[in-house]
Amino acid sequence: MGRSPSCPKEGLNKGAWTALEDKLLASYIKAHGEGKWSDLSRRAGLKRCGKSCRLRWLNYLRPDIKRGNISHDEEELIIRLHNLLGNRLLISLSPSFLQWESKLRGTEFLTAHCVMLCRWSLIAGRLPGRTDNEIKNYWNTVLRKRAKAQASIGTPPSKSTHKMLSTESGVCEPLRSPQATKAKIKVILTKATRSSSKVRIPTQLPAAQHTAKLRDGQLNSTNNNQEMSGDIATVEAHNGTQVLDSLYSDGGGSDLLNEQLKERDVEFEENPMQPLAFDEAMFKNWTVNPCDLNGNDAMDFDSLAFLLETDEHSF
DNA sequence: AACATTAGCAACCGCAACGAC
DNA sequence: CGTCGTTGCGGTTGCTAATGT
Repeated sequence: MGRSPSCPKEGLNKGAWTALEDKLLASYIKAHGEGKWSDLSRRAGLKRCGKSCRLRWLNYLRPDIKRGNISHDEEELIIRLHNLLGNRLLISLSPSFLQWESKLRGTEFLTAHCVMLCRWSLIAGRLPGRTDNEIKNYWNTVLRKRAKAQASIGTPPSKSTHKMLSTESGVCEPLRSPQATKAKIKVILTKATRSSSKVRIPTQLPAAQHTAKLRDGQLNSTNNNQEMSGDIATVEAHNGTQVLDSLYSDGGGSDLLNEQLKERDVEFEENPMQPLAFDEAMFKNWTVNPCDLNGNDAMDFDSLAFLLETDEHSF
């Protein structure tokens, strides 16, 4: 069974839009407005799937689209916003959970669960006339390259560049703070998730046999959400997005986070290899208050505005 | 001038959230 | 409450123009 595809493969045009198609779409939307895209494409006489029409309108045909060179101011804003919202969103999980997962992984000391989530749409929203696609392309072609080039020169990392950048391998190699260098750190990138930024935490420990399999390496446990059985707790983050800067950054307000984490994780960090008893209290702490988002770990956008103001954002 | 390589960008794809029924 | 269609998002692909050899 399964849902019928929203964009049937047959009978529809694909690829570059023609001037005629553009005209048809633009004039139809001008007359009737946006929305109901699949229906719209049919009524406009376009042999395009609704998604394609929507994309074409939003990224190209919309009258308020500003096309052409990204100005210096815009570029600076993109960099700042990417620093704030970009590729290295870290969700801090309960230390209990992290200890438990670290234990499963053997010697690895897992200090944070990293969720790849770059909010191109949010960034674009701050740049009138620019689309998320345009910002994304600009970042991927121009700015990322520039950042890479600067990194290869070997310039000492500034406060802002001394933050985690995603690597080609897909594994975040967080730059380490003095606290973090004590033990091997591996931060796992999960698949990008959508903007609602609900953090999903398993509320039950895996079954015993499952745990054993994980320990024996029979299961790849990089994504605990999918592979652990049990209910899922959902935590809605502030303002739709829970933003924590790199836990290992030395810059600006991240020190604040480091302090908080150091305080919470201090026992474990001092002796990361010690046997970890996942006792009832830890389990309770984890399940009842998985991320402590309302507590000290949480930072809202007001707090992060501070980061933007203090960050040197030199790429 | 011809071919190869690179860069930039439009469009596609898959997934997840949301809302109507 | 579950199903299904719609919408929105971000990563990826592939085409084309520009540049290099």
